[in-house]
Amino acid sequence: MRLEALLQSKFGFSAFRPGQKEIIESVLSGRNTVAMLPTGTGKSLCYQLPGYMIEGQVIIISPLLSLMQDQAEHLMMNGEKKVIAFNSFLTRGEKKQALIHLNQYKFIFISPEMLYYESVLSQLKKLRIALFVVDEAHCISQWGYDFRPDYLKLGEVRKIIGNPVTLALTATATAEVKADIKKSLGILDCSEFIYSVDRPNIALSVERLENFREKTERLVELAGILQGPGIIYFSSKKMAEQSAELLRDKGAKRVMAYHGGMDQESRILVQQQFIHGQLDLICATSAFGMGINKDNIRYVIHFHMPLQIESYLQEIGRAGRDGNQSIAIMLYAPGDEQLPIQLAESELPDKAQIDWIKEWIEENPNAIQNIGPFEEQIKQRSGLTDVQWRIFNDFFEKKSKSGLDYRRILQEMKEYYEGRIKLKRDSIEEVYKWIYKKTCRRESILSCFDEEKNASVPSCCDICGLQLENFLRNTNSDNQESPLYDWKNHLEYLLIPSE
DNA sequence: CGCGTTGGTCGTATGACCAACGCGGTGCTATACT
Repeated sequence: MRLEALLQSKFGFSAFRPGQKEIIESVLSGRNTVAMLPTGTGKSLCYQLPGYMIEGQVIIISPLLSLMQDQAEHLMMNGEKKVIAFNSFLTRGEKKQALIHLNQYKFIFISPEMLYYESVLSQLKKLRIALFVVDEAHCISQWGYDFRPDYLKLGEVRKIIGNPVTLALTATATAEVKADIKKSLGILDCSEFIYSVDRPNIALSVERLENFREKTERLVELAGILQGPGIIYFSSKKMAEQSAELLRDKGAKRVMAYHGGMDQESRILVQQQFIHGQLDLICATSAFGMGINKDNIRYVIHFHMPLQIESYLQEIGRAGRDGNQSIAIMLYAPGDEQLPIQLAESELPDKAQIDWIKEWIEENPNAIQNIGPFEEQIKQRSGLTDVQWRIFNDFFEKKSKSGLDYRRILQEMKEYYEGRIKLKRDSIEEVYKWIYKKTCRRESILSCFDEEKNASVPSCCDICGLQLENFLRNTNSDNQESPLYDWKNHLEYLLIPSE
């Protein structure tokens, strides 16, 4: 009862949503906890409420600045003053001040990168930490190995600051990812609260087409007839932009692109316009999604295949949060799997680059002690991208500390990368096989999460039978709000060869 | 890897053909400079 009373007085809710209470009780009893809750709201309550019941600070590790800002703001709107998003939006002076007065805050949002700074760690060590929260914890597994290595250091950080009670929150994690989370955080012995990842109101469909052109034509067609709002996912920024333009050319007025190459301001603008119903359609890369709280998205189309089933689930999971019928359509043409393979492989330094670095070290033996200052030189001459360099440097530094010979390190590195690439190829193949599956698509996705389809789903998937008509825009309504484009003229457009 | 784009060839008007080339995602931070 005490929990319910606090829920009412602090947050104004009269009842918990499924899962929340169990998770909160687990955390309050001092157990490390992994919680996998369906997408949508409700996860943040799992750390906010305990925060008010335990003495000390709540540290929340967040993957995105925008998420941090959002959540901090949200808490402040709710009357909480002792909140800080400790990130690069603060000036140097503000950071310094905040560090000195860290113990005056209740909720501290921070990125894995910032967390690892010595100045931050030494201050954190002095605190009495009530709860260590890892939000979107699948990032550990999904980003830690070859994109944001600081994600893999969370366990080390946790140890340094005295093994505080830890709560890992995510919406999608396979058994492997879950194991990864527990292992890297060092919480092998923990409580688990796992809820189904199934979203019965999202119909699943794969359309196999002959080639790129056919896919594009089908995309234009679908965007013209489907009930919006919708998201179309691409694995190329250029394609996302070109397609948004193409759809506008075909008459769709309220379409915008969204990708990581855009400046922060336009990204926020597009996102806000979409959330507030001023746009019907977003042509996006995987940059679009986390933190998007819009409950009436009716369809998600994939023009390119994602690199993992989980990413797919995350991306389509943005549809139908209101519980109404929605659809996810994957467009596939033979050869499409090459793009994700290429993306996965280009992420890590290749053998030739590692060999190049080996030669460079032979010519510059003094650099081994501290290779960091040579970053620009090495990057420029070996052709390593920023991400590749960081992954390389992280591995090199870690192994150097343990006193390994550089030749041995580079050899181990090659082997390690080879293993990573194999894993990535395997997960791409899983998506590929799923596309060619002849059995229920929901069933096979769920099986990746060790789940079974236990109820019959009315509009399940293209294999079980699906009426696309159920997802079309109501053409009778002369709704001036969203005249996406003139569907009747559409076929004629398609007959005109593109310029 | 395989797609689309680009630009050259042919040989005299337009477009068919082909080889060469480029492209391909996700975010944090600091520092020095304007």
